[in-house]
Amino acid sequence: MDETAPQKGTVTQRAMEHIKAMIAEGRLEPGQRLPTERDLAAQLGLSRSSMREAIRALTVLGVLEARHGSGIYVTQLEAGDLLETFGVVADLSRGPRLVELLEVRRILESTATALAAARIGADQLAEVEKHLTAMNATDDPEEILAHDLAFHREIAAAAGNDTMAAILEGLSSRTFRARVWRGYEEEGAFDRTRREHAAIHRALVAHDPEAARAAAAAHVGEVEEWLRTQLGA
Amino acid sequence: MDETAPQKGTVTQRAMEHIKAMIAEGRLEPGQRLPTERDLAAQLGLSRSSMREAIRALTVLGVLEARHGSGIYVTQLEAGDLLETFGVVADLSRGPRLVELLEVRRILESTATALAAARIGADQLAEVEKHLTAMNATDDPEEILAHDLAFHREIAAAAGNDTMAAILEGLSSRTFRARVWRGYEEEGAFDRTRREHAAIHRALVAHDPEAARAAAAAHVGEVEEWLRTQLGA
DNA sequence: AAGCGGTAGTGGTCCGACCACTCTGCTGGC
DNA sequence: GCCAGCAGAGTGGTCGGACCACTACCGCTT
Repeated sequence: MDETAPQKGTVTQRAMEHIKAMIAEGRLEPGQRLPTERDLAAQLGLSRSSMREAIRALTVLGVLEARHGSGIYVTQLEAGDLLETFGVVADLSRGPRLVELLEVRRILESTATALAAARIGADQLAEVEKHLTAMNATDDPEEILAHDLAFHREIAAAAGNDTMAAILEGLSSRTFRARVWRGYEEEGAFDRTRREHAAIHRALVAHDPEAARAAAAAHVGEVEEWLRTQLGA
Repeated sequence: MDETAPQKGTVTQRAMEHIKAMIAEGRLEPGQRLPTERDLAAQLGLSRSSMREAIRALTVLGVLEARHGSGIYVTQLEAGDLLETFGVVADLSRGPRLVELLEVRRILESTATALAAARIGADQLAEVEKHLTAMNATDDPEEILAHDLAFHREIAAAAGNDTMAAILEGLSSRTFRARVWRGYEEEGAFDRTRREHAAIHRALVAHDPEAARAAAAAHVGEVEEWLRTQLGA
């Protein structure tokens, strides 16, 4: 029998696996409060320093949430919580991988938009329109970008798949778009973007999934192609 | 002027942002070695403990790699490195979100298989066939699962989009599949799985993207539907 | 009963020490 | 001259303790 653990990897990694296992097995429920760092460290037989590293790591992964002065809690483990780190990928990617990311986004966004066309209700449609008009009413690039993001976010939410929406959120992270679109929009692509957004909106109003899919794919594909040529030059 | 940093968030978070920024700005190249923990802590004006938490967090995210006794290095920042954490999402998801994950996988896998049908070469096709025959030649569930994973992994690789392949890898993580497929395969779905894999293979041989897309979508969709009914019961 | 202040307890930070491992360069024998 | 082996310095990994910043709760005052 092994009284002591099998000594695989660092103690911090073992602690992370232990906590993850407790959650996976249902011994820790979403929202539940964990024992204190000091108690946890004592239970697993390691120092508070190492335990803190494990907790910090799980915090950035969106599994745990630490509240200063209160305690450590399991997050709701919703798609948004766990997929927040997806944005890091987008932020640190350069060159060819940006095209790959846009390709993934084109596939998911077109499908999400098609689903949204079939399912979207009046309330959500009103929200989409709000951002569409606000986007067309200003010339401030920052504001345009914000409404552009919200426009697609509303559509993704209307698709009814939170996981997909969270992934798309990461693929459209603010810094990512700012980096890619800066050059794109400078080439006078504002008008084209407006036309494409209008086409997507029309398809949503008509509840026409195929038209929505095509419009969204073309919308992302335009940027994708532009970026491809930029890199090839 | 601010001689000291603007004091936003914890010092550990600031350290993480600092290192990420250094990589994003190109001051740190993939594969490059970082200063020692002690030096980094001194440079950013914080303790080694806090710096270690930041490093550990970035290590978990796949951005850094710590080699005991040698130093800390920036990873190659490839899709596989950064998207490894995607598996955590799959491992900790339950109930309705499993269906959502399968839906995302169906969309990406069908597209990846379609791309593979158009692009796959003789060598990769041989690899796919190897796993297909090996999968049909045994009754050991563990071995079947391993070849099943490799089968789809080869196809994803042949699609030519490393980012998409890395995401699919996370969505097909061993524990995820083991959890879902255990029940599915127990209902005598082995034969159906074999037929579906054969259909995918035929489409690849024929270099028929649309047939490949349909076959892959049906393949994942079968499991998706089964899981949906399981949850509804 | 409501407001308020104090206090115990929590996570956040820092320090210093030691351990385990890697790499390098020197030493010794062949 | 060359190579195996050893020893040292340097690195990340772990530990224990101390103190700070903040939160929550309890009891006191009004």
